[in-house]
This record gives sequence, structure tokens and C-alpha cells, in this order.
Amino acid sequence: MNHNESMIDAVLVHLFNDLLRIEEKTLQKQVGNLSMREVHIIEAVCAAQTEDNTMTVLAATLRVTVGSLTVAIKTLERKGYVRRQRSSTDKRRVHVIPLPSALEVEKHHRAFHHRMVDAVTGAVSPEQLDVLIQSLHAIYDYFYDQEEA
Amino acid sequence: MNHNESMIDAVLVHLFNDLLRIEEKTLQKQVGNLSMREVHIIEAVCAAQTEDNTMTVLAATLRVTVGSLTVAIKTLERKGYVRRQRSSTDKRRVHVIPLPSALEVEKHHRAFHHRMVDAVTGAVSPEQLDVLIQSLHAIYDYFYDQEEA
DNA sequence: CATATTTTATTTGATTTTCAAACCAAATTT
DNA sequence: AAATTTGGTTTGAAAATCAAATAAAATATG
Repeated sequence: MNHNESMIDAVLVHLFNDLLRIEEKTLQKQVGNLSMREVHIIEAVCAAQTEDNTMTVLAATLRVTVGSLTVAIKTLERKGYVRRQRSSTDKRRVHVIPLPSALEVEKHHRAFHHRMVDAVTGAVSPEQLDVLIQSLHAIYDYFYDQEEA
Repeated sequence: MNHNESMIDAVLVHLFNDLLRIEEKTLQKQVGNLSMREVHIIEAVCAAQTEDNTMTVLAATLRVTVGSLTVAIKTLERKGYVRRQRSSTDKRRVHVIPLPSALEVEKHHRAFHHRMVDAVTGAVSPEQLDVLIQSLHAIYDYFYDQEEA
């Protein structure tokens, strides 16, 4: 690998990892009592459209088994961040609904992401930004086409 | 967030996770018997310069406690991927040394990273690549300056 | 309609990863 | 010589995860 290639590799491997760590450190200060995993489950619960907040759909977006999610949601329920509600139309379905404390957590979480994106857009010139966006689109498409195959 | 900003956010958040998953799926086929965590420990052991392969230094690069690493190395030793060697100059120090099987794993692992970087460089034009590299440098510098503070 | 199958979720038991704290031994400082 | 620091290990506990077993509701099939 030449220098440029190493740069790309390093970013792909380390930058994201480090961001997650920085995110954790930042949020831990604001919302004690919750692991990053739990924060991201809360994020998914808050982001889900009505009817998309069932165990099966949430588990799929979070890429865990429904069994794992059941365990996680149970503790989030106990901690007072979400509540469960059985669907009236299909009594097998369970809807997960965020409580005010969860919305509060999500606010902090979203703010962090905002600052993160600002950091990126602030780190490059407007012209560079255009090209960066195009490149990211290309890369994104590439990997997700790969995934399908 | 506008569309561009959402794009950046999505890349920062999801791309890494997805890459890790793809990496796992790819390597699992080639090297059974090992978790991704273990593959990355092997990577660190193989990459370490002589004298940088002690428990303390490895734990720091992997960002885990020395205690955690002791447990992990013990199972890698049992599985026949590494061996330990006490330093002769300082008998407290333990050097971790990769065995042939570890080097083999690292070969597969490095090949994956190579393909990943090729995917990125192949996804954009040479002119875009130049700007992408510059942007990544800027972003990299930004986050690591942040970290220090 | 009655039975079989599928879908949705929970429970359980096990594994992996991790840490903090207690501990030990070697090296260094006072 | 005694105290402290440094490098590692052990141990006990917690979090995250899965597969498999289970249960109940909905749907399909004969």
C-alpha cells in the first residue's frame, strides 16, 4: 500500500472506531446509566415510524436477533426509557414506544451527530466538500451493491 | 440536516459498522475458529515491532485493559496462534509472538483490507481521489486534534 | 371447520468480551 | 533496606449476543 492507500485504510478502520469511542465518552457524561448499545436502541425506537416499531422490525434495523432485542428492551423498560404495547389489530405484535426520558437522550444523541457532521463540513473547503460528497456517494453505492450480491 | 449532511452522517455511522460485518463474513469463511476480536488481536501482534509486542503496549493499541488482553491472549495461546516469551532484560515484561498460523490469518486479513481500499479508489475518478485524500487528511487531523484536547 | 403451518415474541442456557480489584513479582526510587 | 512503581495475571461480575425451546396468535390448507 502506498501512502494514499494507507490513509484510506486508516480512515476506514480507525476513524469510525474512534468516533464511536468519542461519542461514548461525550454521551456518557450527559446520560449516565446507559450503554452505547442502549443509546442506539433508543435511537432506533425514536426514529421508527408508527407500525415500524415492532420487535421484529427494530431487531432487523439494529441487526440483532429478536431474542437479543427482547432482553435489551426489557432492561430499558425497567430503567423507564420505553414501554411496550401489544398491537390491538394483531395481538402477536409488540410496539415499543419511547418515554420522555428516551426522547431526551435522543436529543443529546442527535446533537452529537450534528456536531460531528459540522466538524467534517468545517474541515474542508466548499469546493472540496462537493467532491467529497460525490465520492462518498460513489463509495456508499459501491459497498451496498456489494452487499446485495 | 440537509441531504449532504445526512449523507455524511450516514457514512460516518453506518459504513464502518457495515464494513466490519462484511469483513467478518468474509474472514469467517477463510479462518474459522476465530472471532473478529481475535483476528484484530492477531493483527496487532503481527504488526508490532520487536519490543512493542508486550502486553502493556498491545493493550494500549487495542484500547483494552491489560487484564482483558491477558484473557484473550491465553485463549489464542491455547488455540495455537501465539506464544509468550518473558523478556530476559526485564523479567516482568511478556512478549507476544505470532506463530505461523497467525501469520497466515494476518495474510487473509491484510488481503481483505487491500480489496476494501481498492474498492474505494475504484469507486471514484483519479481527480476525485486527489480531493478525497486531501479531505480525509483534513478530517483526520481535525478529529485527532479534538481528541488531544 | 379442523388441523397444520407460519409469524411474532419471550425465555433460557451458554459464550464472548470486557472491566475493576486483588494480587504477585520484578525493577526502581528514596 | 524499605517503599513505591511498573508489568502481568487471576478472579468475579456484568453486558451483549445467539441458538434453541416454547408459547400464542394469525393464516393457509385439506
